Amino acid sequence: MTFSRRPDLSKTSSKASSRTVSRVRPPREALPPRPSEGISIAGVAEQAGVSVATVSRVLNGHENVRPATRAKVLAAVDASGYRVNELARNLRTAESRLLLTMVPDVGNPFYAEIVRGIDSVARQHGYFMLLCDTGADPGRERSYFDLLRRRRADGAICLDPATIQQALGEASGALPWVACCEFDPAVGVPYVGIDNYRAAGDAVRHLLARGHRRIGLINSDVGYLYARQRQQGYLDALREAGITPNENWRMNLNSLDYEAGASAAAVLAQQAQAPSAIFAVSDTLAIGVIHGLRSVGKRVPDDIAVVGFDDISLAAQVDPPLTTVAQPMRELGETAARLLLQRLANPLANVPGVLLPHRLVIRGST
Amino acid sequence: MTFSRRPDLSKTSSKASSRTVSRVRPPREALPPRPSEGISIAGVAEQAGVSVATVSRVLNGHENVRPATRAKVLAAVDASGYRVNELARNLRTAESRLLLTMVPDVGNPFYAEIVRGIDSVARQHGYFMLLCDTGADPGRERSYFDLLRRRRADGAICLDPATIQQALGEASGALPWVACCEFDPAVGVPYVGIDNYRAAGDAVRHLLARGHRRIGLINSDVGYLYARQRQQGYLDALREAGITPNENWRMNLNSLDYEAGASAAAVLAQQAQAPSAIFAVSDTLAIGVIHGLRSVGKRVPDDIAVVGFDDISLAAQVDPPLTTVAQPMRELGETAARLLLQRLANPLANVPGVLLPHRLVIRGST
DNA sequence: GTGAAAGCGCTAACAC
DNA sequence: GTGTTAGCGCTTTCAC
Repeated sequence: MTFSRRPDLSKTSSKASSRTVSRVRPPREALPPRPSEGISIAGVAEQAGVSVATVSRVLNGHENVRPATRAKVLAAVDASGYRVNELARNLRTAESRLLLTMVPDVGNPFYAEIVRGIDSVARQHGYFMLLCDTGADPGRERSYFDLLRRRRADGAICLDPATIQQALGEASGALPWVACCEFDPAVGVPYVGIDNYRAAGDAVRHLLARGHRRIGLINSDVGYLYARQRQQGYLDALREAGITPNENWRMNLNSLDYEAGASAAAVLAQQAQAPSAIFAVSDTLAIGVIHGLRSVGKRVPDDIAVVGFDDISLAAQVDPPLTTVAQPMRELGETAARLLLQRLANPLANVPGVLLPHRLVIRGST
Repeated sequence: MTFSRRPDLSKTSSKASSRTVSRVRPPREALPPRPSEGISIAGVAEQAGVSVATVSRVLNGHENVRPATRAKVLAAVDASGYRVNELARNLRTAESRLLLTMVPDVGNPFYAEIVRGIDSVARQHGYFMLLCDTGADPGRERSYFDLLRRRRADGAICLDPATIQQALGEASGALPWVACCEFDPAVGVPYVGIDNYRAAGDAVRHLLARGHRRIGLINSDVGYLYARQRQQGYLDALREAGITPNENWRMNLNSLDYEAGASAAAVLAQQAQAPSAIFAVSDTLAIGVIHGLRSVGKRVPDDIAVVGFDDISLAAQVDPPLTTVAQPMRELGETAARLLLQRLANPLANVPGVLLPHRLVIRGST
């Protein structure tokens, strides 16, 4: 196999098994003497007066079982309240039927709809989706990919830029995962997302059309590809309009929280020569921006116009309603899930990268 | 065992295996010929020149292994890139080390912080948390509890009122789960939450102290205990102040979405005799209410004051900032996780119900 | 159409 | 300290 040559960091950790989760199991506190609760397939077989093989066939919907036999088995199943032990089944079939979805922050509403899209497709195909909040913590990110290596999940969909960057660096290319929203086309990992460059350009061109020439950018960390792409879209759109971008109107944040947007906006607006419009690369940021502007006495859009990105459901509810670049969130999730399923079904086929269309939604904030 | 006597509904479903997920496995589409990829513990043992038992001991951090031997094993592990197959381990130990968390809607920010609390405690104890969005869909709710019955998870924390109601009805009392936020003290399921009756009373008393006497209530479905408790708190607080509650100022919604709050508020505000204050039982609703009021030309708080419930991070960001009843979200999650872990460690001990303190946060909306 | 038996990869007695 | 071995509960040849 082609997994990482350097399975984990435990060698370098001093304390015995404090951080070595990926190789040495954490000591379990007083293992309960779990009585082998529940009936097994053998019990059902006995009750039904057939062999375990027959029970298994019925359970798995095989055709070659006489109806009368099938009925006997089903009756025994109902009578005993038997539930298949999937741990055993999965060991035997070497699949867990679990899909991981890694997001940097479940609290960011942008991810909720994407997650729903993934979940619905997964469910349709007999998989459960396991949602993981990486919290942008490298340790957690790593541990989730380890879930894959240790066969607790069959595949993963990653929405966390930080995780993706890291994952691309390591030899995780052989792992069954796909990237969603954040990705690098140059690497061989299947992905789905939007054209961030064009989308950002569209936002800026909208502002230009409204007569703005002093346009600020509140971006996230340019370590992320989407941040670089949106920034480039912003810069190029300005230059195409004959405007030289002003460095003082550009900020890079390491958070997408409302608060981060609010304080950044306050800084931007209180400069001597303040921008007349602000493009924030996320709706959460933009909503914070509106709040921040108001807190320093600026009116939106009269004093300063604001454009966001994502079109979360909240965007239409704030005051003023937010102009924003809509991403097809549900479709992004659905597509990501389908790509992953495709890759799982055929590990060799090279799954394509997919770009979905975005849309500018004009509301009251511009 | 004492699971449900009526394991599932498959008997009553007409189509062969369409809805019989809980007993008959969905047909898998073209099972990939998974080559037994990866090295097993036997391979490591061979490479290290020891027995599988020794490898297992090293992997599980047992003490009785000579340092030299341990080093040999660790070297073989690193060289081979071996990862333990948890499917096998879990089958053997009869535990999955997975905890389920069921929420009705991952998009509702109220749950995000609770989920983080759960996750952090779970993680500290060597468990992974699996987040499930029930979407208030009975089929999905049921399928998640089935995950427990089928041993794919060791325990569950349920935040979905609808699921809890249903779960209490069925004979799922023997399953290892706890209720969080929504619960019924009368039933024997461990729970953690707040005193909804007092909290709602506090909100209303705050409005009364501000001089309001026409106070409306935007509630969710009274099928939920928390909704009934908050309603009762609202009613009693009014009566204690000598006010006869006006039925026209009370609405019950079957959604907590922003939109639902917005349209309800519009209805309430446009009555002949409109309330001068509105208490909404969730911040998402309250934020929608503010938007809805504005859309019909009402100013907050000048024309109508608004109080929410939960204190999600967004509450401080909207305009005007929302007065609300803060729930200790992180602690709710942490406590729920601890209760579950406790129950898992000792299935017989009767785990208590826990009530955590709430707090009224006064901001600009009142 | 049904049963017997092998074995998935691991842990934990039990020997030595 | 270390090795041998018996399962955990299931699916799946291979016989019959």
